[in-house]
Amino acid sequence: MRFQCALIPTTKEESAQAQVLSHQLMLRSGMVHQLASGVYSSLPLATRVLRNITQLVREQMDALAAQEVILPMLQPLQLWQSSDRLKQFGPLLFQLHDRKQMPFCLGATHEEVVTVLLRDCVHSYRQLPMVVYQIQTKFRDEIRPRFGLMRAREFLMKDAYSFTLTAQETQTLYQQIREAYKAIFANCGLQTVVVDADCGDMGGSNSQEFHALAQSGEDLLYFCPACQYAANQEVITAAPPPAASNAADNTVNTPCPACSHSQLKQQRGIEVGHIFNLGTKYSTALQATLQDATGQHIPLHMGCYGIGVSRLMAALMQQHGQTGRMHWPLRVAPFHVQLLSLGNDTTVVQAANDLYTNLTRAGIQVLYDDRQEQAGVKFKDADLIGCPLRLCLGKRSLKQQQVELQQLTDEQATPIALQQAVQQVQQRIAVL
RNA sequence: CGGGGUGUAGCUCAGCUUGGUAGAGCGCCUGCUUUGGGAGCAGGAAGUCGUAGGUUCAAAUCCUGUCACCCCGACCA
Repeated sequence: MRFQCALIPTTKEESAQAQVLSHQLMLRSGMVHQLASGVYSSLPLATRVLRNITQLVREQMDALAAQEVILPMLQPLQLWQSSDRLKQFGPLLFQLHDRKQMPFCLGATHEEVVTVLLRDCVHSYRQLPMVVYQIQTKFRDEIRPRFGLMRAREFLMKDAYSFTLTAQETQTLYQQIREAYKAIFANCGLQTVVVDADCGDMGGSNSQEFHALAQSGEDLLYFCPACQYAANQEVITAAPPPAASNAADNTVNTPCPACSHSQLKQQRGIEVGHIFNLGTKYSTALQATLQDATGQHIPLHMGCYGIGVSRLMAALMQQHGQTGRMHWPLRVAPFHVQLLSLGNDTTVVQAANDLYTNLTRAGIQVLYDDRQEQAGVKFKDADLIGCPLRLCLGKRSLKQQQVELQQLTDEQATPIALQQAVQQVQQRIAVL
């Protein structure tokens, strides 16, 4: 992509709207544009990152033989009455009416819809277990949207639903999907921890959350240094107030509920995923039953599994960014390489054009900064955008038939032969 | 919904206390000079001062209502 005509409105100054690093970075690097509170347009850079993340999601889900579907965003409100969730969930729903005054809502989550789908379309227990998933925009009229994409009213979510005949099978799938989720986050380059969590309005017997540890996280988490225990504050009955923590090592004097160790470690996290064992709550309410081998009518056992895709992107920026600087992990990066032509000397421009063509032909994703800008401007924008590799071509290096290659993890760029640039970049990409 | 804050040019903001009819920096357009970490000079375009009403000869400025956005709490992926 050529920068000159790209929709990448970077800004030199910080936005007055954003207080949090990820939000500030995505505004300054021209990734998103705010339309209303908690409502954002995703510009080309963000769209590419989201596409990469969802690709990694699909890889893992498809490996589990989960089937991708697209469920309606427009849902009859009646459905939420049937599952008896309208009372708790109602205020969170964006509600609307069709021309006949039939009440609808925009999809905030899809348990009802998917349960009805399976009820109507799966007719034998022999078709189970079945896992379906989708990657789609969700709508929630949050009490307080904030921090950009961290808590938006319209956001991209991946939600999966599993259906089995027995609780045991659901438990097995739950474990498998938990492992798949760990792999997804790891592949994205996001460091996460798994903690026990509250089921909330979703219902069900047990649930766990995936958190990206970050100071700006909205959740308070507790970890036992002596055993595996890890939980969200909301499920710890005698959770101490946040202020009770010892600032030096973040420990609190609360016995571990699991092993009775006398202290717990306290950290903040961003919830990027949440998995639930739903039991038969929805299948019972919506009559999704099947006959088992003995002829008995059994309500299906369900699990549901969410990943906040757009929030995940924000969490990545929180973990891999600094003020004015981002460093994308290769697999989610908007481009592999940012190529900067320095100076407007015609020979440089020509050489950079050629290099861009060659890189692109080799299948390398390149953001080519072909603007007639000062070198400093291009460097600063490249820092903001954070492609893992950077190529700089100026008069100086061109004289030696060279171009400078820098991996953002390296302090300095190294000159390489212009002729070998494509090959060298490919090698770097291979090991990243 | 409670508490706090902000709305003036594309962006960041000054002007408001003490009313007299709109400013700066950055960005944008034109020209010349520059050109390896956000350039210089000259010229130019751009704002019904969030919005509605009120006070006044006169309102960005004072008063009242209202809307939007941000931050703190409850909610969530």
